[in-house]
Amino acid sequence: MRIIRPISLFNTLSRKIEPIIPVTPGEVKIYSCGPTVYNFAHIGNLRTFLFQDLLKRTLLAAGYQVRHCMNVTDVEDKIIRDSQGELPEDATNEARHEAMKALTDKYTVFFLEDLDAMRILPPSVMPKATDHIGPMKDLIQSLMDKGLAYEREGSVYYRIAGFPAYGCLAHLDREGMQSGASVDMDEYEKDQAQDFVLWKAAKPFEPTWDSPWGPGRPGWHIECSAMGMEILGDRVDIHTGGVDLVFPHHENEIAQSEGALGHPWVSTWVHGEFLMVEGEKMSKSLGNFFTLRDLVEKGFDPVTFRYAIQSNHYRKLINFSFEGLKAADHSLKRIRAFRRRMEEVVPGTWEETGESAPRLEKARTDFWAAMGDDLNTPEALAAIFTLISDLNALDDRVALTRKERDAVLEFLDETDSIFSAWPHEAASLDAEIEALIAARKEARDTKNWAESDRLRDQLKSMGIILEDRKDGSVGWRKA
RNA sequence: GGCGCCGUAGCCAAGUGGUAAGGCCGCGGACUGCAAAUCCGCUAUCCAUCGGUUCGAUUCCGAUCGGCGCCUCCA
Repeated sequence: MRIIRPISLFNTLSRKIEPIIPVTPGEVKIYSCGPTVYNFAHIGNLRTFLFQDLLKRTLLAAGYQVRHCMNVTDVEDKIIRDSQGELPEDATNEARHEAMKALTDKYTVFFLEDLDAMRILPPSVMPKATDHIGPMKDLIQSLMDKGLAYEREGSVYYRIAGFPAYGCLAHLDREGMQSGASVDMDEYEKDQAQDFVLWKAAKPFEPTWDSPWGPGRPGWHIECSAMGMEILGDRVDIHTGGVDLVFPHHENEIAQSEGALGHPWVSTWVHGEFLMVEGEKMSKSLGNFFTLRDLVEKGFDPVTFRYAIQSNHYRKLINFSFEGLKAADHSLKRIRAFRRRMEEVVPGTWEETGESAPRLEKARTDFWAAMGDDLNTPEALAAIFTLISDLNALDDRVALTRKERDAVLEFLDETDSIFSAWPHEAASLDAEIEALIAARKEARDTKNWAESDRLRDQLKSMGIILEDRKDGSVGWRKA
């Protein structure tokens, strides 16, 4: 029988940590707000996707099946702004759609490359908004039929007043919203300033779709409700996104979906915190952002970035720094070195001391208690590091047996299925390097230190670092 | 104005009503032909400040100071 470990998460709706109890036992349905593909994602954006991957991998490792839907927003104000500039004023609607698609296809590819580089598992389904305009129009129509939406001059708006629960996610009341700083007063045709747009009437020089309300395009919020319900159904277990989406995006999704369904749609809303730079929110307008490519240019592995992010709790603000990345790199090396030590072939056989098993069991228990408690990664990692210290010291005193090492490796694999940062590394080298290592060993055996050091330096310049061991054997690793 | 979050060693960071996990850096040591790498050991009488509750508070309550977020662009 498959073991399913309990996982609890902080639910923005209740502001409490609650156990995840999927509607379909054993299978968790997750909807994640994905990227708007008009530019490279910056590492602040990527933190959110890393958090979603952490959640998904934790559920998988805990024994659940996961059906994960992440949308790609490929029609939106900034996309239109950046894609239509080259077109003549009299361009056809078809040409405008093509220009928009060219831009979004390009950045979708870059986005997928980023996910891959950070070892983020691909979503089960990745719907593009422009492929689901039909269901969006249907949902809007259904809301109009229920009196929750109204048409004005070719646009359709959601009637907040008709949905009493509005504000439940962001914990805002109507009065709080009214004193908000930036209600768009240009939208004079709306019944209430807070009513939000479901369908935007066509404006000049924009790509449009036909609709019962005339040509136009969907509002931003409707795509997630429509695609989420179409792909995952009427009951979704977990919906994720960055904290900034709590209001208005997710609040509006609730109004749309639950307004149409007449019952709760999402059980648990989970939000990841921001990445800061020098104490300020990372954003394109401030110019204080980095892309994953920037980090790679500075010599950092995307997986190091992954680890740096995941070694902090997902609901805590992180102040990004290259010093922090370097520290992450060093602590990652410690885990990887331990893994190599456990993988080493140990000659001979001897009795087990029986001391490693209880430590390993404690580490596993502590690890899962931490992960199950709202993905407490700092504490989960502490369990791993404690095990590493304990077993290194134990192995120094009395060498662990093959069986003990294998049990430890199983735990490292289990935890790596979540963190994806300390995998087994295949020990294969090309013949030239093998020959250099052999030549250097021979020089060393004959105490030809000058030649030995020269070969060692040569290998180093080729990215291979040698490790001389106590028993006279020579190990290596990539720089 | 409304709704929230945060302040723990040089840096990052977890945590609990009963007396401070873990990582990085640093220092000392082991190993080594020398290195590198690795390993071992050490490193907060104290958890922003001031009060209160309590047998006991870093942990609960209140106030103060400081930092931050959201209140219809936003991961």
